[in-house]
Amino acid sequence: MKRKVTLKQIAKELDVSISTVSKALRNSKEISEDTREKVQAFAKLFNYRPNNIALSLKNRKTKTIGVIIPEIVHHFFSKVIRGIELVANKRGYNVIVGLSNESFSKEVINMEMLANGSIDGFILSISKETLLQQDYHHFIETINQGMPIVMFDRVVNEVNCDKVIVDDLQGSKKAVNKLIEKGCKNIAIITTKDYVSVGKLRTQGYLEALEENNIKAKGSLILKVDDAFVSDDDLEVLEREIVALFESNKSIDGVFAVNELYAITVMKVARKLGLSIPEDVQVIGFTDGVLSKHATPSLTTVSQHAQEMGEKSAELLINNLEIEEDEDHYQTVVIETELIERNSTK
Amino acid sequence: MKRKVTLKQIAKELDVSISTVSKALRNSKEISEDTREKVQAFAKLFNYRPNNIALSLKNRKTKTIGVIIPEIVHHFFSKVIRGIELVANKRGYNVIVGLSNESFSKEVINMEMLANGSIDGFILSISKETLLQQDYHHFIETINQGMPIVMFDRVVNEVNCDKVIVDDLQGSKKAVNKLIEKGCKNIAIITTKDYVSVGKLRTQGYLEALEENNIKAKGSLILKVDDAFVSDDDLEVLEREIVALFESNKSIDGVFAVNELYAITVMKVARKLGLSIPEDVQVIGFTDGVLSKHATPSLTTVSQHAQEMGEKSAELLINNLEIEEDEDHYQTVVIETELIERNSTK
DNA sequence: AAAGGTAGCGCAAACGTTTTCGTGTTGACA
DNA sequence: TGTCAACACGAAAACGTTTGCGCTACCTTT
Repeated sequence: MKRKVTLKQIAKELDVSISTVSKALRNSKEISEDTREKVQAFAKLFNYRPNNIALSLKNRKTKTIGVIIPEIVHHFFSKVIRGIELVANKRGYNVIVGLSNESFSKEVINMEMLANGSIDGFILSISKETLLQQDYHHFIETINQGMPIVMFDRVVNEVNCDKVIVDDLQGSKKAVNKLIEKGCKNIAIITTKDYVSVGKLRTQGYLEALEENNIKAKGSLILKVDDAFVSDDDLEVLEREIVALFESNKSIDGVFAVNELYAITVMKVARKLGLSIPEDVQVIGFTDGVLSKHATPSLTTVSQHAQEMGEKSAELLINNLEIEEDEDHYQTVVIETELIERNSTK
Repeated sequence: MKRKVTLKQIAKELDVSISTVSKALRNSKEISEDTREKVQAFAKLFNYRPNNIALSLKNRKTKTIGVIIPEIVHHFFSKVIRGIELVANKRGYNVIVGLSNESFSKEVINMEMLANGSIDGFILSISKETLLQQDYHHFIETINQGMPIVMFDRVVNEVNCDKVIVDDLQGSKKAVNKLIEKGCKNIAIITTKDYVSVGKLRTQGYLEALEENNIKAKGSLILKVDDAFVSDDDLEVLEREIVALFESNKSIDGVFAVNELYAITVMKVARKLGLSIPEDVQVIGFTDGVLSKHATPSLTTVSQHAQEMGEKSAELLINNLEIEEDEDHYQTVVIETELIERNSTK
């Protein structure tokens, strides 16, 4: 087992000074060709690689990005990470991942763990609990300490930083417009409680689309699910609520669901109730995940271009890190949505 | 914007030495109560936190784990990461993620990037290309430099290290036995080419289960898919092959698929061919992902306990890191599989 | 031969810690 | 008053780099 070799060891071995070794390796012309070759040969032989930690300490930058997300077992978030990783790696950065698990305290702890020198900047999406408590001091303090943050998807006005969001409003309008265009007259929406900003926006898009088409929104067609009670493992509550929705609104012929799990649950329930898709009821979801693609029938959905969000976030952050002219001029990038038509609509 | 405060700054401000500050903060009784309180108050006021990089350099350990996986947009891998993150965080470690994207060179580059001081050890699953080329020198060199590695799921005998694997053989035997028990007489398998070790093992389990039940295996019932041609986005090739399988073997009444995508594709194709599930054909998959749970009918499947694999891997690695008595005594932990019965079997 | 130039190398500081080993001051005691 | 211990603190090294500057030969020039 040969441990990693350092400059000091090379210097000792070759009976020169550390600085000479360093310079030789970086091809400084201060050093004679003789010594340069000798040092480089030795270094190659022992597979010398500069120690990243020492470099980080010296340069006061780690070339590492911290990413905090609420959950990783989730198609959207993992795809964002893939995007971040892609451009981060291309630009010589590493990615260190922290999971908040939708909890405020874990978010805070994770950030504190990373903020003390481990990383150069954050990319994050806010946890639900934090959104609920509306306590954003940890973000603001981090920024005040000179560490840049890029927020994606779940963002918040109270924090002044770069943001990458999906155009939820237009996205859901596209979806609802499509349903209307396909002949739906009674369109229901399955959405979340309003404190989830994206849920709120998608609901708003639904309402606007209806209004622009001179369709009167009916409160009974709006199902706001409290997803504190809906886990991935226990969809019974959700199913019951959807059954109730259909039974008290027999005329529903279109459903817009704000995520794909809700959407395929709608399809499942509808089928149980003897309704066929898309003939009797057309369904559109949000988020183009694996479920949408492989459901039967496959699900028409609004794609958020998650990977692109990740890429864009990483670009924003790294640009911010590398271009010193920090003008406090934060931008908000809006990623366009795309309606992917499959077989759950006519 | 107040930058992070250092020991030096506190020392200067309070007109004491750096060592005094350091000792005061660590409650050394070398320091008088007076100064201790003064220093601690000041530190609290300015929210002093020790610089992780400096500590890493000094202690020659980073308290960070490097994880290299082939793909993150994948239920199994993301669940493993969740497991790793869970125990890593609990034990004060960070997790830094690298994606090989199933490519040998990206795997090597990623490892080199992290091996130079950034992390204390690796947890990884080998990329397909690496498995194909059978070039494992980067793993071996890393280990020789004193950096421990834990491999999970896709492991290889040529590398001597801790391993966490799923009992693929028993898992698929369980599945096939279940099909037999449920009355299937002609059981097909959809598997991968043999260079994917888990595919090979699962095929072997299928064969053994048949043999133990005195059923003669038929080559025509074994479909080895070349997944170089099957991407997530293009399943047409796969579908055609499955159609051909069914058409040339009309008597198929059970299918074991080595992953959930193959399994739900089987169900889709079967339905198209007018076969109903589970009445005409029963299907069992491998990997308990989101597709299995939410497919219609929901899929009976072999769960690999991905999160547990992650947790176990992290425990092995951290134990290895913290217990110095490194006896080169590597272990291979086998995670039991579990058959989750749902509606694709009778 | 004296003056100046240059090639080739080493010293030391700096990044932010922790920790060992002094060192000076005080007080107690003989 | 002299000795010694205890107390409170500081200096310095170490982790592994990079880099500006200084120093010593030697070489060129006049």
